[in-house]
Amino acid sequence: MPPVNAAVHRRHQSSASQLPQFHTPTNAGDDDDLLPSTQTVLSSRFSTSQKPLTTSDLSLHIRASKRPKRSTPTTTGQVNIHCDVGFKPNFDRHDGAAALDDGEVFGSSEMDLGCSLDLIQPSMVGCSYETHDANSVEEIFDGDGDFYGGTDECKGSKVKGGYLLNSIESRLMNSRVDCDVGVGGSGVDKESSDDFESDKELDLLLNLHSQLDEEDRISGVGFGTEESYFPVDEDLIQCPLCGVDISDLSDEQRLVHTNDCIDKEDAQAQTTAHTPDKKQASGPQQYADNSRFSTVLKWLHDLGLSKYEDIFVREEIDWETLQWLTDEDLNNVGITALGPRRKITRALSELRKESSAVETCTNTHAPSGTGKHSNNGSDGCEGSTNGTNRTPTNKLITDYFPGFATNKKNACSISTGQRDVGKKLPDSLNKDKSKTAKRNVRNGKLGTVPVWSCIPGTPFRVDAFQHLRGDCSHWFLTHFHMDHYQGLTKSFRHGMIYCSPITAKLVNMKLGIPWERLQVLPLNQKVNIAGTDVTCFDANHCPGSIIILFEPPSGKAVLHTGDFRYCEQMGSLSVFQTCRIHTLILDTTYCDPQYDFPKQETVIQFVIDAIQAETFNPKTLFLIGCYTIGKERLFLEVARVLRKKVYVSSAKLRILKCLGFSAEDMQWFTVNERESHIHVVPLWTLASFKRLKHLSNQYASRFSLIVAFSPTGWALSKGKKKSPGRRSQQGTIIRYEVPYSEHSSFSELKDFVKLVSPVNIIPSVNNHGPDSARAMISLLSS
DNA sequence: GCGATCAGCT
DNA sequence: CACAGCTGATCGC
Repeated sequence: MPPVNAAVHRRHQSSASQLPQFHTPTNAGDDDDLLPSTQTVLSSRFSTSQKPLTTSDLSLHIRASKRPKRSTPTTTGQVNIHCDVGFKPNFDRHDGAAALDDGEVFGSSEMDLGCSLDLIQPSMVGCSYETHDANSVEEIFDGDGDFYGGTDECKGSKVKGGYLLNSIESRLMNSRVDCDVGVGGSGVDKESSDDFESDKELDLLLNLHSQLDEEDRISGVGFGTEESYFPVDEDLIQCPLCGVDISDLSDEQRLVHTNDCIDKEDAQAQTTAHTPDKKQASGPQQYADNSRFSTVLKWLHDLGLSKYEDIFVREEIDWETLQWLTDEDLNNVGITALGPRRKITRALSELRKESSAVETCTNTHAPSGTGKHSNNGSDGCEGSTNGTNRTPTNKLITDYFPGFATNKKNACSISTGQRDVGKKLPDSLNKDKSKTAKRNVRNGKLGTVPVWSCIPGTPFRVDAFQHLRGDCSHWFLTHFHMDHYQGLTKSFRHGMIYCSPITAKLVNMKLGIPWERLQVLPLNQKVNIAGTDVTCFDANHCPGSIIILFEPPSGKAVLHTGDFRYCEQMGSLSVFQTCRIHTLILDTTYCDPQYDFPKQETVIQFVIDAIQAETFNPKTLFLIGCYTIGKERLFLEVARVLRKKVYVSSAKLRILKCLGFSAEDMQWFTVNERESHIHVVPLWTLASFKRLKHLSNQYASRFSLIVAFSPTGWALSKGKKKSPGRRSQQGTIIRYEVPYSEHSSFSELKDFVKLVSPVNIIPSVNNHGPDSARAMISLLSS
């Protein structure tokens, strides 16, 4: 192992001939910490097409423990910092800080920057090193020594699996999921209030589609040709099922036509399928928006409750909305008499039983190029109901992202006094959309259940604790981040919570949810829950985060990514080879080409380099931001590679103990701040220079310089210079916003979608700008 | 007093 | 803008 300060020694030498030599990777799985070339940096770090290291070998390595073969250089010599994707070290400053130039746009062709560290002027060397009150940091961080105010003790964990401890690659490789491809229909597409509808995103998705189709398709499963999605002749509109030209028909007539075709196909399919009559199972078809209440009214009539028709129409309770009504909802909309309410809820209960057995195909396709879209209610119209032989259709981007541009109410929504929640508004009325959405989310009990939290064909909800309802008793939590568990409290009485072992531990520890309510799901192992096969995979997001595959009896598999960062090892999952994913509920946080940030390894290397460049100055305090959980890989790798402990608060340590790190990893954390000049702090601490200044004052006697790293994917967001390692400085405080992301980049999203080849995608995040005119036209025209 | 929720803020 | 929070105010029990 190298001496602790090997890096410092190296910096004062200069000899290209003494460049440290690394072993050439011998297999595809062993080159993950190579410094990738420009061409490969945005592909897999496990790619076998890595360019061999040439001139700019860095004398550090990532994941040393995983890579015993690589000789850790202890030699001295010129150290060229190879900064991929445009990290351009610029060490010619004279204030003791390792400045990093903004100027390099990542993705440029010249990546080997080869900057000699000899340029560094160790102006701070020789500064006295004074100790400081050990408690001050913790006091500053949260006032009581708790990182986030948590006080409960972690009971200790032997939990294995997940982020970091078991590397995702090994676990993914070991996946033994056996995924059965079933048959049948599923009512999938329910529109969310969080629709996905900006022009920009549309373009992205169009591009994404184009790109997908340019690539070799995997035996055609799940995809048609590009033409099938985007007909060359936009004026020619064909029925996606029978191929008849329906250009001259009105939108409504087209719907009727395609639905008729669907019915015919259904009738044929039912002669062979084991499924019962789909139409009966999930209710009559909706033929057009303006008649969508007719089935509900007929249903009411059959129940002898015609006198409530007005209420159902007024509250816009269509057939799908109906399925989700509770007794409370009925009361809210004005059906106050107990008898009728009971009659309705009983009938609904029967309906749900039938629906859970088989979902229906109600989708119809409006033509593209007309600016109008039909109800986009479901998924199954791409072909026959057996799910393998899909008829090429004029598939719309809106078909691919069902919530994209329809005006159909969210099937999961209910009609209450807040039924306008989430409805599409014209741009001019929609300026405050994000805030409105946030409010709605918080007002979960009455608000709309977002489509991304509903798993079609199952009675499951994912990350939907803000929308707790009596009609669901299976609640999945993908990971322990507040925006996903919000609404979950000790008083949770809505059934069972399913999550990973790490998440379960945190939920129990931090939220006080009793273990009786927690069902721990193993990774890479299929379990059956309420008739649906469920398999979890590491999401490579934060510790304990999972991607969940649902295989309902209908046969239409749903993959919910939660929050995830795609890495190519996910491609090794046998499940993606064997199981056809029908619906992909996708983390679209960075679904925009501007977010093409580098691999985590690259950013980690950047931080390591920057810290190393400054280690000559003992009066430098390094701060690394993190969340309650998340970003651990960054500071752990920094500690491991630099062989320096990092300081964490005691509360943070309690959390870290829950995350399944090995003892070897845990040794790099210390709660004694005197032991370290690299401190892990909450991310928001770094958000304002005011806070940093306060910190700086507290440490004035011990540190003369603060270098903070704020790891966030938004470091590359719109309006900011496209420069990884964005640097800002106030006095002796330097802050780098580094594009360390635990969400997938745009290109990774593309890769993932290509891999999964789903029939439908439901975005779980809509964080882009105001609704586009195009989407508005679609919304308002039907 | 406490938990839950929400607005405002970063 | 907002990843994923924090802080303080308010409300009901």
